[in-house]
Amino acid sequence: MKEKIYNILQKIIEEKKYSLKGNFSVFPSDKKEFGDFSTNVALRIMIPGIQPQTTAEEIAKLIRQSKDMCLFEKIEVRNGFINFFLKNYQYQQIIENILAERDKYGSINAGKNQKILIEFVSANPTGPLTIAHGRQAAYGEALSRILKFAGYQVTKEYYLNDCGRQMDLLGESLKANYYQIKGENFSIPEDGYQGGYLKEIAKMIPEEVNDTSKEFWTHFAEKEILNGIKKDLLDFGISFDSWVRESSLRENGKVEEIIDKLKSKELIYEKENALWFSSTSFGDDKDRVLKKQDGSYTYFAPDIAYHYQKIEKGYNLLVDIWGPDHFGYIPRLKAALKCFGFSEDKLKVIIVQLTTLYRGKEKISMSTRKDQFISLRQLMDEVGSDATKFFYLFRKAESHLDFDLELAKKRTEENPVYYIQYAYVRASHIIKFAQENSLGNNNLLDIDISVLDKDEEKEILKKIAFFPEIIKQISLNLQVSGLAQYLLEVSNMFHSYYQKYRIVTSEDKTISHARIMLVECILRVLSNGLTLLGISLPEKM
RNA sequence: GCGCCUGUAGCUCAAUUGGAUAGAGCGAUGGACUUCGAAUCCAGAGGUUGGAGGUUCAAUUCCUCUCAGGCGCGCCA
Repeated sequence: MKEKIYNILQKIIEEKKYSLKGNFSVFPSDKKEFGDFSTNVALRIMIPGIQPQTTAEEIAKLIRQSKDMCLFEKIEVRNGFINFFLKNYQYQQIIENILAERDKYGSINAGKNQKILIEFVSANPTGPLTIAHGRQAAYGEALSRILKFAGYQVTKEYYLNDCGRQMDLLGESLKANYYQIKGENFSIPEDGYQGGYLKEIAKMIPEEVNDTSKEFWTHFAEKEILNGIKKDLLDFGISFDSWVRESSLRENGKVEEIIDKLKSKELIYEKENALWFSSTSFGDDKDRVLKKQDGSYTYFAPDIAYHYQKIEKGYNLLVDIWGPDHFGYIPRLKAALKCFGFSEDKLKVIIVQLTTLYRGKEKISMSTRKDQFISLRQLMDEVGSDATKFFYLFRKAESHLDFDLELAKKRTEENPVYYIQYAYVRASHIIKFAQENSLGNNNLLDIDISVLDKDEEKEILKKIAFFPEIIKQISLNLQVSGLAQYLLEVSNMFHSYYQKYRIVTSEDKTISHARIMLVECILRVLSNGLTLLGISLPEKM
């Protein structure tokens, strides 16, 4: 419908040879006295000496005289905006669409089957997942589902940094824990990992250790921690299509390959016994070391190879979801892609801001290396997966999130997620009740939608018709929070409507049938939306 | 010092990406269950959008300056 109106206006602009300043838009009206759709065309047309209001009147007049007018009840002009009021039968169309598309309702083909790779979490296997990872996980999973729904081919990937100094420290820390348990005087390295989880892992090591190589300790710790991470993700409802190990890139020569490629482009030089990449030529603030003085690679070197490989695999868009501590890393990675001739838009980095936990007023400061932290596991156990995810997703990714544990625990029943789930449960029970009273399961063709003439009913129909538009917006701006906000609004409208009007009644079957259809549509939007967010659909509460 | 994020109702956050009278929840006040689930609903209260300029028909949104908080600025990852 939006497109139809847009085309009608476009045609008029061409005929009248109006010159536009920027683009005009057609959007659903935010108030009912503004009709169903509004446009700002007149405000964008520049005619010296003529008020936008006059231009708007003229355009409105042209449409009123055309055959397109059959779509509209009326067209009004206010403040330079042109407001379109649709005829009733458009509502019928909305209901037919939703009931026909079922669990596909809302899906669109914005992606045209393009391939997107979303890399997220990618936590180092040096400790349990933190609440920061949890937010990234919830975000990445929801974004993946939404983009899939928007017509993209999506792959979810976890990049595992299983090499480097941090892994060495992990091994040494485990070794120290092991010998401490045996009563020997062995201290954990200064920058080592102090977490109690290493003590637990140390206890799992068999009595006699024959292999005391550095690799033994590292591998043992990594394996156990990774198992824990996988279990946390599974229980949180997050899954990955693919896992890529940093070590595999090193072993199969991908890192050397990429350095050779850079060398042939003359973007590599040697200074102070190290190899440098001239990333400044591509917008970075300083050049970066790829190979250190001691001959080992920095984190950056294999990461270039990794991202290069992603593009080689044919992905049209790479999305990386990172914590804010990696912010400064963006320019250098983009520089690397640019130097190979790829557009920097090929990579979109979403920075998911930190979550700060509070217990009441008290801020909980956390560090993986010290034993001071609340893990994602603890958070899930305390607050529940659904509520945790919703808290994470309800606000924009780039906003800092204050998560008060006491509050989240104490007021679980007042949490927005339960509000939405309750709307879902309530709607599904109404449908069930209707069926038990032989009022459900009607043939759509027998339903007279025009009896849905209450303002609330029209507003709800407009709202749920907007669902595909929400998906489209998110596919463009990658702001998952928009869906959570939207579902809350739908729930709110439904709860009010329910309170005001009786839905299942044997007094007037025509009205009852139509309202049951409406509730089924609401139910469909809620269930599709919650599923996209990774939140469960309870039978009862 | 440089870069980025944030600043909106007492608190936590929105605002269709430049649109019409800036909206929700929590908290506080008053009200609504003999009927489809009251984990709900209804009503009014609450604002100089941190501050000052600028761009234009229109600024919470864009630009400049400024104040406050957070994060980053490794041959760590």
